[in-house]
Amino acid sequence: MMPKRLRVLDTTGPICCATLASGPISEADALEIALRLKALADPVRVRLMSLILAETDTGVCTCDLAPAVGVTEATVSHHMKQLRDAGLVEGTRKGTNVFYRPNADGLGALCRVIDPACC
Amino acid sequence: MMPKRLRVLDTTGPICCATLASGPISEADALEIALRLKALADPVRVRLMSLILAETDTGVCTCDLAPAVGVTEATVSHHMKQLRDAGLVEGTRKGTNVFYRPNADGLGALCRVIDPACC
DNA sequence: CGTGTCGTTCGACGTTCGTCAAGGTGTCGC
DNA sequence: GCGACACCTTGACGAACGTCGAACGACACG
Repeated sequence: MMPKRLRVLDTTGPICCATLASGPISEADALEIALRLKALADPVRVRLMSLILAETDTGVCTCDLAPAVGVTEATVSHHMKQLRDAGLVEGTRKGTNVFYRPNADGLGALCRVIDPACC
Repeated sequence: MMPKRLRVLDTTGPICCATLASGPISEADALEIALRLKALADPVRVRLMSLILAETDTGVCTCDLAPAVGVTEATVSHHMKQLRDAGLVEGTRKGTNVFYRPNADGLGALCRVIDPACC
């Protein structure tokens, strides 16, 4: 259901920016871009992302995120799955805890696709 | 219901980028950012945006957009309202037609808020 | 092994969203 | 004024979403 790879956003080279601004895009590409945007288009997920971006070195676990945003751990886990599927964060297990870290490439790629004034 | 002004995104000065990456953000700011992102987090709206970005000089009217993306004019109008409320496009009436043009500031601001590698 | 903790998945609920057909508003030309 | 046209609004419907409690799986420690 959720594509693992995104051609548009996986590119690390020539395509780069202006993907949106450089003429009409295909229906499939639009869907993939929308999926990545939708992953971040929720107040709770925006806050989760900001919390994770603030602790890039140690990482943040679910049990810390839940009280910080005021929702259940189950709900946090649900949101983290979406952010993970979109390639915006990465989670690594250490013991019983799972520590989440931001994926700078994912955020940067999203931004490059959107920004008309990039390159 | 939909706030007209967004403090985070309206700033044209010092705050600039790294809004997401520079520590935890407030619940209200997260909501406003999410609203802007949600405005673009739809395949049809992404395609509409790319079509509008491709014709910045002349502008594009609803009657041209509808067949281009394969939905009803009513649906296009519904989507354009969301893009307009989010400050991503501007519509000006000329005769019976309404020509839509991109609002570069809106897109740029959104990008600046998201991108952790901006400044 | 058994217990406890952390995390995810499942089922269910209410809400929001995208879409269209139908009707309404505004504008132009005759 | 009166059609004709472009656009917007409304109402309705199905699909997707966010949230929670509960059940399940993974892991550490006695």
